[in-house]
Amino acid sequence: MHKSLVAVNDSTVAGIGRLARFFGFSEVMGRLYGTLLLSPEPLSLDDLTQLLQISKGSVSMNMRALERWGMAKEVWMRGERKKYYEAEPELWKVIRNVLNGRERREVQLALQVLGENVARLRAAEENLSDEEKALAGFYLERIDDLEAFFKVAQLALETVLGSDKTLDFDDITKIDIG
Amino acid sequence: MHKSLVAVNDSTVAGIGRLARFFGFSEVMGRLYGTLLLSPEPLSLDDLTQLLQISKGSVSMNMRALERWGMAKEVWMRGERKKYYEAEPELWKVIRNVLNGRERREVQLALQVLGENVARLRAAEENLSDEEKALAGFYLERIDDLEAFFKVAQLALETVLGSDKTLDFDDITKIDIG
DNA sequence: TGATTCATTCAAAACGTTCTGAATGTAGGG
DNA sequence: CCCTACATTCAGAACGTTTTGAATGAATCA
Repeated sequence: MHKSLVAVNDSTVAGIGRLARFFGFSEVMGRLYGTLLLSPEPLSLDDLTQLLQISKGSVSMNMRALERWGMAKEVWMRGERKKYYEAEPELWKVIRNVLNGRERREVQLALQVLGENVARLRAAEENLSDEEKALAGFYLERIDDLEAFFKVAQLALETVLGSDKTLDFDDITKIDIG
Repeated sequence: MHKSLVAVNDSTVAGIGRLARFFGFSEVMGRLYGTLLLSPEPLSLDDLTQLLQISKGSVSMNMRALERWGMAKEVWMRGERKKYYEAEPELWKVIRNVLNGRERREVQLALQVLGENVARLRAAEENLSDEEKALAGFYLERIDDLEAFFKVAQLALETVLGSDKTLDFDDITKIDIG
């Protein structure tokens, strides 16, 4: 294999590993995904163990995580008993899965907590001293701000997730701010 | 202090701590920010040490991190020798700082790595065997996909960062996908 | 069925990250 | 100039997370 092809592979796989970490996944997951993405053929667990020089156990567990996120899928190779995987190459699908499974839950949880606290404050209102009422009012202001923010985030998420199409350059430039 | 006010404070601070962790910061940073956000008065390092029951050292270091991210700022209290902090309450400012300082760098780095690898492939092209040429072509396809994705991300970031206004509901609904 | 090949699991180890608290640094007041 | 009140630093401890590798499980083949 030519030196430069190896270098490109290494560098790209490392870069994707870094991105995975940045996005809150483990670096190994990213490297596995990157390795699969740059392989014209599906790879077995053993292939990955050997290519990335990590243990069998780690490959097995991280590949299952990748599968759960829809970032890789198993491929049946006829005549083979090994499991083979290939990367999901459509990045927008991957992003959509992540947004849908993780960011969405987090935003919903945040809104739920904030809503509960607003309810608690309203329920307690009449039993508060004047000083406490002032503080409760202050809390409400701040919590309202947080809620407003997360509702925008929720709407943005749902806008992206609601479309079954791919975002492209033209779409983004149509975002109209103020 | 009324029980429910304490409960609301605890719950909100914990929720913001969780979000901080989700966004790639330490949980303590989030709790400090949340505590300041729910305080009508600026708080000293000692106040925070006592309220969150964590060490002086941790408060000092995490508050400086919050300052660097523009999430809190020092407030001079006349007649006081202590340092007092207050939270930056404008969430869009906070988001903008984070997007500008962290996500932006990460996207740029990704694009740089990808660009370098495209260049390496083009430079090596003539020295490759037929089989290697095929693989190089495959790499180029995949790297192009990644580049396209990150260029969209970059544009989206710059669209949000370019505006000095606050995003609101109406703006988001104007996002036109496909 | 037994031998073989491969995948999965999980306890222990390795590792990285964050916290603590004592030591150190710094500035104001007397 | 020293004392006091505070902030900062940093080595070591504590903690959580990820990896390893041996044991186990499952499936195929002869």
